[in-house]
Amino acid sequence: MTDYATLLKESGLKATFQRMNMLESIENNGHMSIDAIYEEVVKKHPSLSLATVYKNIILMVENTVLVEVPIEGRKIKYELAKVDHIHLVCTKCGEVEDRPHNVNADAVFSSMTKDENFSLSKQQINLYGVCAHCQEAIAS
Amino acid sequence: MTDYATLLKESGLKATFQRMNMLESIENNGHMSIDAIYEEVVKKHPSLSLATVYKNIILMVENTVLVEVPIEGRKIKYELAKVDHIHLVCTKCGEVEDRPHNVNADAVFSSMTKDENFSLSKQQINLYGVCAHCQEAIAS
DNA sequence: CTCTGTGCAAAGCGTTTGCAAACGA
DNA sequence: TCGTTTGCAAACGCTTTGCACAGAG
Repeated sequence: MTDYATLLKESGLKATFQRMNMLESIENNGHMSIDAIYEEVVKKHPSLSLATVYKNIILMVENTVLVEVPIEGRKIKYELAKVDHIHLVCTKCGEVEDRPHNVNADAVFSSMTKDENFSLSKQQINLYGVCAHCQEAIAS
Repeated sequence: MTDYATLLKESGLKATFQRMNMLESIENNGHMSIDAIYEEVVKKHPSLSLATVYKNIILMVENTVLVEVPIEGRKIKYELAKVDHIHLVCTKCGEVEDRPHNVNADAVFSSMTKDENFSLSKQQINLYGVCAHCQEAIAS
């Protein structure tokens, strides 16, 4: 549970009902597309406009409250900004799960990029496959 | 230099002038967006239609001749299908470079996913930072 | 010769923009 | 109160579709 009002204000954004509910939905679901966010927040706030969601996504990404998660063959999803981690992406259901970013891998990439004068700022690792849940569904 | 005609036929697609030129452009540039591909191929084939490029991209991705490369904050790029590798993405100029996929990292991810019954099929690793070329440009 | 692929123009949709009213601080 | 944010509706631009013609095998 995060204090969204504080998070927003520290990022220089006003803590509106719409923004706090967007953040809450995203945190509860982990990773969401624009329209999934809209669908969920509009339940609590029927007059919500899709345009507002778009505007706020752009603002919150610019202010690094949110991070874009690009996934092969799917709509872009968004997650709360946090330390680098690995995404397990299910190619069946599209769900994304977080896993801690392995320290060994981190060292490998850091030294690799240092060798060639590439100033590394972010590692984005997506592992695609079929999640345990979907494997069961297929087996049955 | 690849034999695009054979590559296409083996994938069950006819070897048209448009498709071969698309593949040639993509291979020469490494990674390209839809409109960059169109801009380059239309030079050799002025009557080319954007719709043809779209249709062929979809077909060639379905037949795994091409692979989608999703990048944070940029338009989707496409590359020729090849073994897993790492993308160095420059956040300044947007250029993408390939690097061999480290064997150690590979082992780490394989065992990690095996532990939890996630059937891993593809690793996608993007490292974001500023390339050597853009660092110079900033310094001067 | 047959079936696939191409080009064009129109349709479709997701996203962005401008503006007046509402709201947060 | 003042500047920011919201909601609406229109505009925009990328992507897709349908169809007649051209081209590959």
